[in-house]
Amino acid sequence: MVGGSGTAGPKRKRATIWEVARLAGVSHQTVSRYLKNDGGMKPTTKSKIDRAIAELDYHPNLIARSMRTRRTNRVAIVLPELTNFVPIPMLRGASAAAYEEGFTTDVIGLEGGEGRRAEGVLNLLASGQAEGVLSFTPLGDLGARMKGETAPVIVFGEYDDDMHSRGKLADGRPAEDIVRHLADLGHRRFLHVAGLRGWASADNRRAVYAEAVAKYGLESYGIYDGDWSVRSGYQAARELPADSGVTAVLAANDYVAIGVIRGFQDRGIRVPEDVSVFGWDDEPFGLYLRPTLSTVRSDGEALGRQAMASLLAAIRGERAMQISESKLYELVPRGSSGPPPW
Amino acid sequence: MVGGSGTAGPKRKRATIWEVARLAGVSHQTVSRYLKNDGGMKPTTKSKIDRAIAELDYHPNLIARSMRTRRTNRVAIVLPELTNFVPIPMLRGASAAAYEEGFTTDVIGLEGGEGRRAEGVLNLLASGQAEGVLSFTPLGDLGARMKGETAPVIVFGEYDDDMHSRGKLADGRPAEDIVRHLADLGHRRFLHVAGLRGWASADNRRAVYAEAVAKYGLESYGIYDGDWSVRSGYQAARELPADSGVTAVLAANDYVAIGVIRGFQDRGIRVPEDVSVFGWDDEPFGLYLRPTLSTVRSDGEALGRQAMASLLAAIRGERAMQISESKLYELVPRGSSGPPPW
DNA sequence: CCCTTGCATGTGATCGATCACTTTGCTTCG
DNA sequence: CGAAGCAAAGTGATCGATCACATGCAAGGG
Repeated sequence: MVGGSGTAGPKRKRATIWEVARLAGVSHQTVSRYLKNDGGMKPTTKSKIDRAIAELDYHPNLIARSMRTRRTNRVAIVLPELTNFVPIPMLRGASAAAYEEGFTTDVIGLEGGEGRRAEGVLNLLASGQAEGVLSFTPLGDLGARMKGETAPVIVFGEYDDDMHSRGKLADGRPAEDIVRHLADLGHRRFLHVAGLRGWASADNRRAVYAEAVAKYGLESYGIYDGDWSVRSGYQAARELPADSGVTAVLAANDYVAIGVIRGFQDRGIRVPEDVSVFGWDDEPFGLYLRPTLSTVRSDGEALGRQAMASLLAAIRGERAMQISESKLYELVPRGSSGPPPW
Repeated sequence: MVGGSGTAGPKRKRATIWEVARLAGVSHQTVSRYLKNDGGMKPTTKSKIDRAIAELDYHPNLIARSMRTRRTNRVAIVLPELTNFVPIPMLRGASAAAYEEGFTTDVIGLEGGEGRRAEGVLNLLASGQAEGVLSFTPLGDLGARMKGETAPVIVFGEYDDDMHSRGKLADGRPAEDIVRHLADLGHRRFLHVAGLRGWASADNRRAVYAEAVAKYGLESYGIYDGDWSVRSGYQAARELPADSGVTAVLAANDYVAIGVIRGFQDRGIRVPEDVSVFGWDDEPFGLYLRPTLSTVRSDGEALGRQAMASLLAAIRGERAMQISESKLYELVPRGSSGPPPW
């Protein structure tokens, strides 16, 4: 399992700024300036340092730099504990955004319950390792326990005081689009199989769903308290009374939708002929199921980038730029939805 | 989107070891000893320091410590660029194992192609930020470019010189179990839809598949060069000649299997009546598809732990303990496989 | 011709810990 | 009683960078 390890040499000690300076015939401070690219340096000096750095294969010691500057250029990303809910594209977007700004990311919180996770975050901040935290999972009472910390913490999907300006519950918005779309097809009575309570995205979708049903004068049979899992979708479908009158189901994500569809099928209820089902996330397999899965495509990478951008802005004490919301989501109706049976 | 940020106070400066020492009435070195838990300290001294630390809310500055000890207690985990192939349970296992040994993990490489990824890894090592690298994706020519580095790099699924002792191609082994299982049911002619070349796990499964077919005196129609995606499975099934004689397909993973099944279904070929299909990974949705998906359950978390354990051992210059292989995989035949049509 | 001005560069202090070595203080035993 | 022996605690150097400030040197003004 071990791949290549350095086979070379006598454990050459890493060169320091002093050695570069000596070889280039300048002072350490001049080398430091060179590294910071201060501008204002005689070209001859510059090239001497250039050569010395190349010859010694010098790389700045980032630890030492951090120590002096008191900046670590590291942010922590907190992921949820449960297997299936890790939003990889978001993670990738967030990570890339951080990387582009010269930050490295520390992914933590994959272990332990919510309490321990909060503990870990606190430690990370307290020990000065991270300049900020981006969490993709609820942190519980962390807020209350951070009295002393000044580093920003952002929980994905939760909003700051500025929320009005960008639309509250933004990442639940497409729930309204789904409801409207289904209502246009003739559906009147809905069910929502929600994600785990406490998750901003679940709570947002839940809220927007309820809002939308009211807004368009429709009926909601209810909201099933799911947990993002395939199983919870299956159970919701199995437990729905035969006389519920529901003809359209909004599932919290594509996995839940799979469960819902299978649950109906096992009861002899056809999808989409008898009931329409919408998923969320446009997982790549949705196109290959029978029926193909109606869903919401979200630009997870962009969402991740945006979340990280907010965090980095907060770290710098600035305000984050907003990406136009309209580009982030797109309704993708496919085979699992259609007109109601009548 | 911004959650709580510290609302408290005048940006209280973090306490140092000196302040603790002064408050406790001892020297800084004594406090350092306390932190290292050297043993051998008068209980009275200990409790004085205890109190001082609590009062000042002191947390050691890990950067400063790293600088002096020249140990960062950080390892890098390199993830693949493509969306679907991130082995979350492995990531979790690896991360947890690192955490338990006092290491933090730096997740990188989510951006850029293979070249840039290798670049990133090199930077990380060169700047002294990471003590080792665990990659879940091939690193290409990285090995050649690490001439000077002494930090260990482990690529998941690739083996060191010690491979004989634990069974070469270990993580492809279950492919043989699948073949044997299907042969016992009466199948004689197989197809393997492989994962992306270059990936150790894909290559291992490929090799073990070929070996097994030969070993049991069976026939392989061939190996389809897939890329882990649902689509590649679909294409493989669509492109299979009607007279291929294949009655059993081994897919590289569950997603590929979904594609294969749908591909057959779209041609009017029934699964499992006409063709048996096996997936790999036991994704949670497999139980809810029609037909339910035959697959291989692997203990991803344990695999991740083991990989990280190897890395940590390498960092310490030790040899890693091996987990018994038998516990890591389990064949799970379900609805998508059965006897051949005759 | 001297002094100001500004750019390029050098000197020494500093970040917060640990390391290597020294000192203090108490036991113990010949 | 004195010195060895040992545990506990202290002193100063050090890791590798940046920061704050000082200095050298050439150009320009009075």
